[in-house]
Amino acid sequence: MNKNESISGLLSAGEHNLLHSLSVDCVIFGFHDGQLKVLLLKHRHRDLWALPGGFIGREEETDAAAYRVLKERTGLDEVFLQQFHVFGDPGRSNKEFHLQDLRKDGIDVDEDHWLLQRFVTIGYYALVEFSKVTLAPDNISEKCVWWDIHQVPELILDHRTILDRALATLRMQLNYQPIGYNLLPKQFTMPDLQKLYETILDKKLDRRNFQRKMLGFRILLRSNETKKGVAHKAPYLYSFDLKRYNEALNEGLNFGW
Amino acid sequence: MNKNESISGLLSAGEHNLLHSLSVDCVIFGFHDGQLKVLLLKHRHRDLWALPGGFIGREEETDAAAYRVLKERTGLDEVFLQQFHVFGDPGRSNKEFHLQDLRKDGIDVDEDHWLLQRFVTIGYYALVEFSKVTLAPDNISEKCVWWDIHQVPELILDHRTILDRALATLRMQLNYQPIGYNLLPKQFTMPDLQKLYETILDKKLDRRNFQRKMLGFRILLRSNETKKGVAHKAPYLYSFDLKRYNEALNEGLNFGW
DNA sequence: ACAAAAGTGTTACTTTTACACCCATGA
DNA sequence: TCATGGGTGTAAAAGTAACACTTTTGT
Repeated sequence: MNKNESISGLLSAGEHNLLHSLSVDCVIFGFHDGQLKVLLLKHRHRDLWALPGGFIGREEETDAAAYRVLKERTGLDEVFLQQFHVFGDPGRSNKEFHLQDLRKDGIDVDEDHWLLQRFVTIGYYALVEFSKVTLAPDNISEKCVWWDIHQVPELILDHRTILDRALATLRMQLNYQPIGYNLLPKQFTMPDLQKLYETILDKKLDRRNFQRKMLGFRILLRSNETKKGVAHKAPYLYSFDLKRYNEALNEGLNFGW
Repeated sequence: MNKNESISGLLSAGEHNLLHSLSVDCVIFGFHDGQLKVLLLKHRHRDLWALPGGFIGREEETDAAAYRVLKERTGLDEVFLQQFHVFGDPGRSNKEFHLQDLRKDGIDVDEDHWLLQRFVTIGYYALVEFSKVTLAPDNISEKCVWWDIHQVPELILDHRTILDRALATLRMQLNYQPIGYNLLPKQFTMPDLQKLYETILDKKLDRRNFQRKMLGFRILLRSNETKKGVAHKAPYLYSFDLKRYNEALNEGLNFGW
């Protein structure tokens, strides 16, 4: 199926199969080479990029729609995925913008077609293990690429706002939730974990204090093995104690009152 | 306009003027008599209660819709109001439930009427100053009443879940945001503020430590006046330093990393 | 043997907790 | 004058921050 067939199919099938005026957009974070990355789709006509997003089936749970999008782009399920904000400004979608694109596709639609109406979108953010991801663009995009969070190109519509808010939420959650499972491989070293935190927070942390604090959460299991083949003292390998990790996810880490 | 005219009007006007499949529900908290209260509407036919909610205009911002609901029920604007979660389970609304109600109203609608379709709802929670509120039920409800959070009656659909989640969010936010402006009168005493925290958290706090911590946030202004007419030592009156209060709202209070 | 990076420990400082005494007011 | 509740202080405990030395490994 080529792009135009996909779009035409969506336009007609969506009339009855999809919720109108509500969509999901996913900010998918990965971690690689000491960089926090985000997954973006190249627009088919414009020199602009977009967050992976999608529509919601008439009888589909909103979370399920977000999982579906995530799975389609990355091949992954069972990842951390959480809604973080609804973007409900009526000006956020832009009828003219979509009309131009459709004209370039050679598709003619009515001014009041459902696709052109105002859409409220639910923002989700996901944390995924970079090495496990198999990228796949959606039907209407040119390609699907990881971008360093510091080098994000120009995005369509309000996607930049959505991305910024996701990042702010992620940084916030670091304060009271454990992070790392789903972003790191099964086994990792303490410096790996620290780098992840430093990357998300964009801030250097003290190695020794970081270790103590992390171990204090009691969500880590230290293996007897060490990382091999490094030109200096080999760090221990850790994994998450999933039972405790999930407890910490539910109960929070640093509660104040 | 009586209830039936209201409902009929909604049914037809909503066809074009409202977003379908998306609504807002508001958990409106107030504080009075040392109790945390929530505003509920009595169902017109059933021995059940509901959160104040509403539909979203075709070109209305979602936040504006929530503000509108809040204003209509309480007479207030300029209050703290924040979205906290989207409830997107397709099973959350119940076609049969609404159909029964409409039959009792003597209104006949088609099975596929927009009002009967699945609705995703955005949960908002508000903090309001109890004494300033003028209660007004909506067009389709019998009455509008404050309920102690510990005595909440049975609610329709998934409104209990929404309420619980709002309360959990509020408790969470106490950890990193100042709370009190919008829930307390302009001037209040330290014991008043403490009682508010204790009520929200459902937990006793140490008087002296509470005071020190609160003052440490530097969001309070102490007046030279004291509360009059109390049968013991008169407590000082405080007000919020709005500039600092708002800074604290934006930046957070207890940041961890 | 050396450079690079990891492991570990100690001390000062800050924050939190627990607790006690004095003071002002209306009854 | 006394009971009630509010203002304030202090010492111990816990947690955080800053910092240094030793260990391991590949080159």
